[in-house]
Amino acid sequence: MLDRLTYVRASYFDKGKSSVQIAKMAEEQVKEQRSSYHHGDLRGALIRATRQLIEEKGRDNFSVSDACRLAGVSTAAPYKHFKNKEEMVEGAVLDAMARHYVELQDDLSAHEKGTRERIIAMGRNYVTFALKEPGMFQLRFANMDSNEDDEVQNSGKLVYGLVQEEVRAALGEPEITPLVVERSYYLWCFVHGLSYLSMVPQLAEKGPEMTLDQMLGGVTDRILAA
Amino acid sequence: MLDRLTYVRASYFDKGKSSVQIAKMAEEQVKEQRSSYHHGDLRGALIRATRQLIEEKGRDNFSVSDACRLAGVSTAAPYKHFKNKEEMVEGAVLDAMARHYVELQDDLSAHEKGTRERIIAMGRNYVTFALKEPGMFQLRFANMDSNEDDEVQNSGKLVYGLVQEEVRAALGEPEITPLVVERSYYLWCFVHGLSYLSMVPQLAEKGPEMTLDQMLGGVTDRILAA
DNA sequence: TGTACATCAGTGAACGCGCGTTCACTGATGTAC
DNA sequence: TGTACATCAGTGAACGCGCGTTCACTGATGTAC
Repeated sequence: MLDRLTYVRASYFDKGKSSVQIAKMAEEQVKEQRSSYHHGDLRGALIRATRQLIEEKGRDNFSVSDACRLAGVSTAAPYKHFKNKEEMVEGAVLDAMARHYVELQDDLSAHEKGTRERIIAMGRNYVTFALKEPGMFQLRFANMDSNEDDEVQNSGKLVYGLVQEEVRAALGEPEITPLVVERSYYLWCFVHGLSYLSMVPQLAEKGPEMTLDQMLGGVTDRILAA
Repeated sequence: MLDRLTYVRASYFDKGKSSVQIAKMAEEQVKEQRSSYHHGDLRGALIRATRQLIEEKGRDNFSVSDACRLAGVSTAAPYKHFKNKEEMVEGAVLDAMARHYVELQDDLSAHEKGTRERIIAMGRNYVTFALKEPGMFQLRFANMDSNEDDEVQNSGKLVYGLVQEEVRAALGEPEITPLVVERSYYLWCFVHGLSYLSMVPQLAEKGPEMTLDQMLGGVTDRILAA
């Protein structure tokens, strides 16, 4: 379980890491040295580098060049796997979402359908994602204006469907009624806001001295109350 | 009052506006032509240009050069008023916060202290800020890692103090007890999350067919319930 | 098992670009007398 | 009221930089025979 101490996140890396420093990071990091001209899994390696750099230096300071340096590859290489920078970042976000979806399934399988604990587990998964990969979490919700029916959005809809279904069961409603829509949205708003505030230590410290589960439980009970 | 239709925000400007287009915007916009070598209120003009461009083109696409074009001034001019790009953006954010703080005071003066309506008014002010100036709203919470005791942060603390005091009164507590801290934070999380979701039409449409005030009222009642 | 060949992942050099910032300057303004 | 002068807001040209992306290429790999 994620307790309150987790809110004080490991201190950020320096934002202004230079190319030289990134080259050094790359050296240290390549334990499985590339043995041949071909990489084997460059797409995966670039996605991991993209995620790492965005988390460490922030989305504003991320560049394709840095990702190449970190992956130990020429700056032209990514274009064999991604159309452009935007698709490379989107690849990293989708990867993060997929990983967390797997974790969600694990979390959910531990609880009976329609239980309070199952709803809390979903909230915990959400906030945990935000804390573990704040950069990916924020990018997931950024630039949603542009892409009409992209993969990120569809994946989000899928998960929110699970939330509504869970709230429906908890409220004992026969279908997705206006009541279910309302209460599900309240819960989403709360968990979404909690995620954002939790990501910033100076804001998170305004919260009560309670564990994440206690907060989620308290709010869930109140929101689902008749 | 802000009703549900407001959620479908006026369509964004094109993100990829060119320098030429910005120059044209500038021409059209300068109604009060600059009459002399000196500007009169360049600092203010740059802040307004910064806000406008960030709202229209997004923070990622904002540049000092564009702001200068829009203000009709050379690219060196801003450095007589701001140390660098970062301080210029921060100036715009602080300006937005100050304007909305004034509006908050107006909203609050319409309701008795310690009433449900006063808490709802605060929430409405918060969400309205996010919808009217999403760029400024998001920047207000971005980059909070760097500046330890900056003006943005202090201003935020001030307002949250008002919230806690209001919740204290509504709960009938003698002081800022753990209960007050807890419930205030729940409300903040909800309103913060509602703000973020409301800014993105595709997410906002997942919400119930209710007005903002109805949602705020529903949640406030539940969170403050014994 | 060995050879010829097609494929295509990764190279490295180069590109044009717009950016943030600096610099010595210019000229309008306000003030002291 | 008029003049001399200090101030400093705004100029315009220039800078170095790192970026995203393209290009003709190279060489490892897998497959057909």
